[in-house]
Amino acid sequence: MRDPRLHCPLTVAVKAISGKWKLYILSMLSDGTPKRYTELLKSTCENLTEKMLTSQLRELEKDGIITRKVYPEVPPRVEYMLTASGKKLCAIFEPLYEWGMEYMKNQRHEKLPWLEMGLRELS
Amino acid sequence: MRDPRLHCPLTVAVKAISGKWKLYILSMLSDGTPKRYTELLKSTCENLTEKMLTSQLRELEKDGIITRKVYPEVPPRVEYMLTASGKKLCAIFEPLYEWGMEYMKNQRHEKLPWLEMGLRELS
DNA sequence: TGCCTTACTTACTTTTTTGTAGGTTTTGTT
DNA sequence: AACAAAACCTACAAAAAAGTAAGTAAGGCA
Repeated sequence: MRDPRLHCPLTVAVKAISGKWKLYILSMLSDGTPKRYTELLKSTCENLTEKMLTSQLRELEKDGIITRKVYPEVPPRVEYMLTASGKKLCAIFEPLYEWGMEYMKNQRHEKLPWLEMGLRELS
Repeated sequence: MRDPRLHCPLTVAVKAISGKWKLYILSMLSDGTPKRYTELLKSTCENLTEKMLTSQLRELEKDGIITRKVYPEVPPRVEYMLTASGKKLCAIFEPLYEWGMEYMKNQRHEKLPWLEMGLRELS
């Protein structure tokens, strides 16, 4: 028997967005204006490496979520932007984002370090 | 600087559902009736191991998505069901599922083995 | 000629996630 | 006394994802 998850649209959708940097990339592109490689690379305070950026971009492209446009110049210029499918995807994020807000509110209670916990118990 | 993704509700939400068996578990529980451990373990044709089932259940529980109820019997009986938060989450899956359907339609074209590809080109 | 820029590769290591194959507990039944 | 059933747990191994540190191409400019 084959893996039914390969045929589940939901699983497939979740997989398409669950690379470590994909949501970041999508958030950068979601304003509609195309972004260059270096622009994506540098717009985060975190350690997004070239290897990771490239691999995540490739996967998003293969999945039809973003497009890659190469300008024949030297030094090269490459711009990335959302496809129609990618835009639809981003629109869907809204309710998930809302759920995440609630989630974070609730999780907070369990994750406090012991000092804060103690102080809270006093009030 | 701290990792902003830890503070992004969307990232956090996606993380909460991206374990290998979580969507399967949620789909099993989404009809509202509680499910036992073995029931979850056996309702798939795939190789869901006890270790994996347990770890995924624990994570979903920790994330407030499901509840775990132990009945003090021998042999033990443990039932899992969705929390209110889990139900909300499942409701959100609808549009993602729809997107996944579209995605699969489009991906098909790129993933066909060469034989089918060739045949399609003839028509 | 040698250096600069951008957008990448590639080989290798580390970390994280899954898988495998065992063992444990607690009563009831044979 | 031995065995069964359900829901686990544990140590170790394999696989997948991510990180590190280098190298590459191509034309413009000093």
